[in-house]
Parts: sequence; structure tokens; C-alpha cells
Amino acid sequence: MPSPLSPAPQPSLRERKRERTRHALIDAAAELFGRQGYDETTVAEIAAAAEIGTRTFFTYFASKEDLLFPESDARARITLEAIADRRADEGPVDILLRALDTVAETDTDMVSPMAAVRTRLFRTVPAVRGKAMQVQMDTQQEIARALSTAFPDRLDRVTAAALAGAFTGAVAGAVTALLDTALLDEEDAEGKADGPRAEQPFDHRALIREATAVALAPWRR
Amino acid sequence: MPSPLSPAPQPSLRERKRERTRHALIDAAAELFGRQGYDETTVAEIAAAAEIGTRTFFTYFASKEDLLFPESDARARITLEAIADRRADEGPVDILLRALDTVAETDTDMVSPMAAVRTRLFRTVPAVRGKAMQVQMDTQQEIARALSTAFPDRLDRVTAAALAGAFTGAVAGAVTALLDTALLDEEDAEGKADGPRAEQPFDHRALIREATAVALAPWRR
DNA sequence: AGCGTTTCTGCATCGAGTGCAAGTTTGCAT
DNA sequence: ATGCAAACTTGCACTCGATGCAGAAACGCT
Repeated sequence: MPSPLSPAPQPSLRERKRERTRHALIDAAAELFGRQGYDETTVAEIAAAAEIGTRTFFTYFASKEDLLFPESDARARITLEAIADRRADEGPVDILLRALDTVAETDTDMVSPMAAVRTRLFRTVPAVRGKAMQVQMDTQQEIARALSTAFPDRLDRVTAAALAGAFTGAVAGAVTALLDTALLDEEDAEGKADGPRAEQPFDHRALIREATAVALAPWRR
Repeated sequence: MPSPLSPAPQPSLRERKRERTRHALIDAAAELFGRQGYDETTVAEIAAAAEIGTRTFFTYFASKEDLLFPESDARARITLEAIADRRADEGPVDILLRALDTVAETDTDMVSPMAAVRTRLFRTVPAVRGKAMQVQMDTQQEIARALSTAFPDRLDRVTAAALAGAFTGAVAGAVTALLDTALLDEEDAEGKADGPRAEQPFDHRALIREATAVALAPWRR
């Protein structure tokens, strides 16, 4: 029983319902994609599984691909906050690396069921990869703008864009490489003692951070 | 008249014909995209303009987007050659810098009519942007693999990928930033003296050279 | 309960892309 | 030249993603 006077910022029934079916769509899609693959799953199937009309799907997501990136701006937000909260002695590269740490810690999306599916699809379905890259480029431009206004005297627009590109490019490259090798190893390890299959995402993060720091080293002077 | 005994490596009639219609498709598409836009141009129109059946289009290009990146692997080839031809005293960074210089000199794609159209579409059509990033990422991973096998003791896969990503990301970021300002200026200048609208409103090659210089400056120490 | 505003949904339609089964052209050996 | 096999081209039918439209249903508010 909710306290009667709490200024409950509870969204209206409409919005709650909308959020519920939104999640139903994501869950249904994750399940179907995982079971039959991306191309083999039609929008009509997803909609049916979430019990809405096919046409209605497109009022929730502009496209089938958008379904895969429900929180696309979370990482960008964190990075922009990192820039805003900078200490006086931090250079641009320091800020970006700190943002990367924060993302690694707080990103809840990495454990969602959709995330697991997405990483698999990223390697195999061109459309998924293309969409991911597009999202990346959008956030990259935001970061570039924020950087150049935060360091007006050290970073002009073009240099800021270069740095932002170097950063996101380095991270994306490292993640992709890691993902590739990880999944290859997994295939190799197949058939041998199929024990509890311990995952080690923690030193993955350390690896990514190290590699990014090395790649960006020339940018800190 | 060709010397009768020259071991002319002339491709067969079949291949020449194929190459001809291939270019006809690219030219027709460049013209149509430039005139009516990307989404407003159908594959059927392009095929008709090149005088082939609609169905046949897809034996030349796997998709409408592929039409926009006809030489997508040229840059990767040059870079891989640069890695193969490295001198003993060259580090990974030196090689990449040299490769990019070579690309700047020898890349003919930058002056093709398609290039001008592509840069315009890159800013406005999501599908084009996504495809471009995907191409970039693919070549990047190839370069990373080659780098880490060329320097097995200095670069693991992940670090090599981060380095390659940082490089291409920096250049790409700088290019788009510079392109944005260039194209915005151009729009501003619109309405005044609407002269013949010079078909090559800016020098791609110079622009890319400038962006590359800015983006890679930190690595050149 | 009743009314205005969203939201949902079916229907019709368009464009990208694919499989198939012809027809057509090219390369090559006789 | 002639004929034949392989490669290439093409139309047809079809699937799927995506959009516009208009009526039906659900919601919020009085």
C-alpha cells in the first residue's frame, strides 16, 4: 500500500502500459532472435509473441534494428557527465578513460538478455553491425562537441572530433577483437569438459582499458 | 595499334563487358542519387538507366548500398602492403602513417563522381552512414590482424585492434567534422548569387589531407 | 456517463532482395 | 563455321520491412 500522500511521480496508466508492452517486445525478440536467428525472425512474429498487431510494432520501434539498441544513449550520457564533472587537472584523455571505467562498472545493459543475443548477432548479421556503427558515430559527435566546448583553447572542433573518433574507434576495435577471439576460443573449447564454463568479463574490461590507454597514449602530452 | 605479340593481359570479352555495365550502373546511380536523393531512387530506375533488367542489378551489387562503395578494399590493400614491405626500424605507428600517406597519393576514388555524392549522402542518409562504418570496421580488423602478426611480441590482438581503431577513428572523425563545416558553409552561401554551382564545390583531396594531418599529429610527435 | 484525445489495428501499397526456370551470350573445341 | 557447355541475363512470383490512411478501441478527465 503506497503512502497516500507521497508525491508519487507514477506515470499514467497509459505510459505504464506502454512501457510494459515495450519490454514485452524486447523480451520476445531476444528470445526469438536467440532461438531462430535475426533474419529468420519476422517483425510479425515478434509482434504476435508480444500480443500486439504487426502494424503497432512500428509505433514502438522505428525499425527492426532499433529493437536491438534500446538504451543506445546511456553510454553517451555517462561520457558527457564525465566531461561535465571534470577536475581541474584532468586532460581530455584522462576524462575519456575515466568515463570508460564508469561505463564498465555501471552499464546494466550488458547483462540484459538482449545484450547476449546482440553480441552474437553483431558478428554475423551485417544489418546489426551497421546499426551499431551508426549509433557509435552519433555518440561520437556528441562527445566531440562537448570536448571542444570544455577545452576551447586546446581543442578546436576538428581536433576534438579526431580525438573523439580515436577514442571510440579504439574502444570499438578492442571490443570487437576481444569478442572475436573470445567466441573463437569458445568454439575451440567445445567438446572438451563442458564444465560450468566460467566467464571472465572482469579482465576483459581491464584488457579493453589497457589497450585503449596504449592506443591513446600519444594524445596526452 | 597494339603490338601484335604483346602478352596483352586483356580480359576476355565477357569481363570487359561486365566491367562496362558495372561502371554504367555506378555512373547512373551517382547521377540519379545526386538529382533525386538516395531513398527516392529505386533500384529499378538505376537498372533501367544502365539498360539492364532489374533482377540483373543484384548480380553486380549485393545491395543498393554496395553501389556506393565500389572500391571499398583498396585502402585496406595498400595498408596491408605497407605492413608487408616494412623496414626493420619501422614501428607499427610508422607503418600506419606511411600507409595513409600512400593512400592520400594514390586513391583515385576520391575524385570519382560517386565520391561527391557519397559525402553528401553520408550526412543525411542513415543507411549510408551505417554501411560506411561497417566497411571501415571490417578493414580495420584486417589491419589489426596483420599488425599483430607482424609484431607478435609488441602487439597482442586487442591492442593492435585498438591502435588501428584509434587511427581510422581519428581520421574519420576529423574528416566528418571538416566536411560538416565545409558543407554548412556551402549551404550558407546558398541563395546569394546562385551561379552554376560548381560541381566540385570543394577539393576532397585537400580536405582529406588536412583532416589527416590534424588527426594524426599526435602520433607524429 | 460522456466526450476529446491518443493509441491500436487492418488494409493497401511500395521497395529491397531472393529463388527459380527459362532464354541468351560467350568461350572453346572440333 | 558449327555445335555444345558454361556463364550470364531476365522475368515472374514471392517474402519481408516499412509507411500512409482511416476506422475502432482505449484512456483521461469532467
